[in-house]
Amino acid sequence: MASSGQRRGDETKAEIQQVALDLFSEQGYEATSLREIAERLGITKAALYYHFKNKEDIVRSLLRYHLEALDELIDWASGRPATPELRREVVERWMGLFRTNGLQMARFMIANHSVVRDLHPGRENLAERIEALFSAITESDAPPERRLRIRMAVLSLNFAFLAGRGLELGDEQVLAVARDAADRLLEHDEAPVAVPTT
Amino acid sequence: MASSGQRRGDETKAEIQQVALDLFSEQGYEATSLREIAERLGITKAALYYHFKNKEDIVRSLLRYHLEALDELIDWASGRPATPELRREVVERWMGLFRTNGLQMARFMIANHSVVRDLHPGRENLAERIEALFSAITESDAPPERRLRIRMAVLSLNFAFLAGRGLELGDEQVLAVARDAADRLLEHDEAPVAVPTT
DNA sequence: GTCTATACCCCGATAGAC
DNA sequence: GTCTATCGGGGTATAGAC
Repeated sequence: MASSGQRRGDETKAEIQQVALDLFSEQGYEATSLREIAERLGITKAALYYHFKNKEDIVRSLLRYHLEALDELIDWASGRPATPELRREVVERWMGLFRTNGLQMARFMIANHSVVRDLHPGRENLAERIEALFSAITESDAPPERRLRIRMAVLSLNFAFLAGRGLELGDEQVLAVARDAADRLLEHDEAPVAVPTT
Repeated sequence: MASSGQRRGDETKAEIQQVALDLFSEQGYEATSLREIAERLGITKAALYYHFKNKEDIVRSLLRYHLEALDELIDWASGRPATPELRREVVERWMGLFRTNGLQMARFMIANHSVVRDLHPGRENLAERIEALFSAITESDAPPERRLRIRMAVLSLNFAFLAGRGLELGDEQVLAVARDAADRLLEHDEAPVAVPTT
């Protein structure tokens, strides 16, 4: 081990991503320095800049795959009418998206949501995409309160992971509670539990 | 204006707190530098160190009053049995606590939750207190899923503010949605909607 | 008691040698 | 593909002007 002169290009890049994901998830993006990442790999700070444009670019690379999957979900949802069924299905697929790409990604995104959200506007902007997803599943005349409830329903998975820190819960259990919470949030407008007719 | 030599001690301290709260809420704690705070007030970075031990100490001072109020809530709740009524009342008081101390504080705490949460252990640790509050309102034999739901219910106000960013919603409207979400989360275990008796 | 000047070390980032 | 050297700016600390 240690620095035996040169290394093997692509492997180093993947190793950087893995170490970065670990450290960012544990300590947070700002609290993790490039030197820390480099030292774990036995290279110097400057070497990181051969593989990535800058620190933020590492985050972008971590998110890339997830964002592509999100784009597909938006496209899929955009082609359909904003019905209760669509909303439930989107919540389900939103959760599936995190399950596929690894739930560590969900933890990472929560722990660093302000960083993740404000990645340079453009192709890789997460906030705008989530906004597009919300739009696709919300009726255009929905009042703000309803919009908020729908947002909370979709984000309930992320909220559950945030609130569940330190609890002895497996990923699937958190997922189950999140799904239940989302259903209850959506119920509010969809299924008039007991219509008092006023 | 500009630096007219000395200023008036206590006033400067309050001004620092106000500017810091504004900037931390807008841009986040890490993204805000001490020089930025100092420049807005026409003083130097070093002057901040006369009024506060360090950057973190500014955050601590911002949270102090809120934490005292939280302590009172914990004391109040700890003396009572963990009933459904207690849980609802605690959710209500939790929200009242933010309303009293200014809802900007709720935004600040959300925007910087990882910083706020990990303030040096000790008298001013927020995470431990919230944990104590959860304990006080949860039956000691509650399974982890139930614990998670109760946590989510209490934190639904903060979640609502997070999810509601950019929506045209007044504070009271967000509060109303949050309260409704909390009720639904608590409903799960309290009111057996339809007992299948199995 | 209130604040400025100055210096320290670590951070992210760049240039250029090997 | 990686290193050394260096840069401006970040938080921190202290000496001392007023």
